[in-house]
Amino acid sequence: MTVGAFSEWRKLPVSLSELCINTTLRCGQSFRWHNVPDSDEWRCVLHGRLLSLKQDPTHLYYRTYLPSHPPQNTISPPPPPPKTAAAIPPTQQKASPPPTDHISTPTNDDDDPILPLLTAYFNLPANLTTLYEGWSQHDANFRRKAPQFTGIRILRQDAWEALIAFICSSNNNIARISQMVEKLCRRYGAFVATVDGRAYHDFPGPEAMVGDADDGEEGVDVEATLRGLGFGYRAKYIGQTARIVALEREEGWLEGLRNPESVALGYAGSLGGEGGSGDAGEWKEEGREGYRLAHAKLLELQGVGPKVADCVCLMGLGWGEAVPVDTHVWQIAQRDYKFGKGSHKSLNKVLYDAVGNHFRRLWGKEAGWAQSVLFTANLRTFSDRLAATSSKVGVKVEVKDEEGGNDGVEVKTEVTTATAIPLKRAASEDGVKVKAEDDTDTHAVLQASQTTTTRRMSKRLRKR
DNA sequence: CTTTGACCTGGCTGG
DNA sequence: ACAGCCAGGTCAAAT
Repeated sequence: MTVGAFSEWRKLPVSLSELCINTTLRCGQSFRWHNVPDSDEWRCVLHGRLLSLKQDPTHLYYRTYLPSHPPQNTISPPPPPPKTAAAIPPTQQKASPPPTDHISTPTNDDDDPILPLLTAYFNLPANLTTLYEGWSQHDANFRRKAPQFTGIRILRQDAWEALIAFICSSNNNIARISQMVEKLCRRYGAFVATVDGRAYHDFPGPEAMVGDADDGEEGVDVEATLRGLGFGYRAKYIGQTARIVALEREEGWLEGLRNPESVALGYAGSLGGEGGSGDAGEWKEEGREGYRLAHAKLLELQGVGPKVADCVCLMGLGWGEAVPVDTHVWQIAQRDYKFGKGSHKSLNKVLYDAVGNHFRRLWGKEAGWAQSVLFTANLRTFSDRLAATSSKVGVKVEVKDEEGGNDGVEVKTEVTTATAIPLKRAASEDGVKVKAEDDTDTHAVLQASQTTTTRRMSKRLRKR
């Protein structure tokens, strides 16, 4: 078996407050990035290339995998042998950035096609620090939470990939969504490379998921195949949506719904802007025309409701004002922004729009970006950062009792162990990264922000 | 129109 | 260890 090799690392100056990949890549935007075990390296196939990323406080490091032979465009190769030899020398696998003499800074973009790709994917021209400042200025709740969740950017993902991934996300958890997307790529996506015993595939286009009724081969029915892969009822939605997009819509239909200020590749965005190439329309509280139109068109697809449509608008089509209102954002709206106190308790269409409008009014044109910060803060996987903070300051956390029966009764709970437990467990589970010394608080918080382990937390600590 | 259920599956949680 | 709950919703039928 022939193997390729990674290019040398290149680096790009980026601070952790402008981009934190360890948060951004696992906060439920993309479900495809793979954290190489026992390292801080992340890998994913983007536009047919296997990319590898890591980061330190001053730079983003990146490299690409170069196969020894051009990748075949065949579908679903035989599964790789369980333990293929590592394609890179083990000495290169450690966590911290490699020695400086192996890193080059690209001098011109011509010999480095990856840089523009990353610039677009991470929306790098947008100045996140400035955006955070703006949101903090207008919103005390954001100001309180954001310091523990810096560097969270909206990714500019492929719109089709975002569409399928978020159809998978309905009534589902992030761990399983990631598994499903991986299975989808393995079954329908082009094989790119096998590295360290793991096969990497590109995300398949809609035409690859249409199925072929003509040849009587078994497994050609997309819905049946996906059900076999554990997709549940989403299998039908994906099959139908792929068929609609591939057969009933003209070529480039989905891309055509994109924010014209956010061109597909090569950045021309308004966000930090070297001047947009198109006019995205007049700003309104309910969002610009183009966004409303894109949202409406997406709703015509199967398995796409308002929330999924907003995810695609925000992360796949460059509409920064799209605010997906899911259970988390609804919780946030109720808990921190006084929504749902009156007669209505459930999230209907009117309330869905009202929540979005409220956040657009509060946060402005990139409300969806701000939403993702608070959304992340509300995820179980990350909530210990808030627990650590509150106990550090020595506050008592008020917990509203949501269990049945005693409506309106507030139970006050003192959190006494927040700092000790989560961070100590981080140390033991990660082994390498965190030493259980008497870290200063800021040090501890930084490490918490860098750990990749998912920890469990008592229900008591979770609520807030 | 708004309001309910049903819907697949497996990770996560608590007793 | 092991049920039962729940997870970044959506659809369709019924009220």
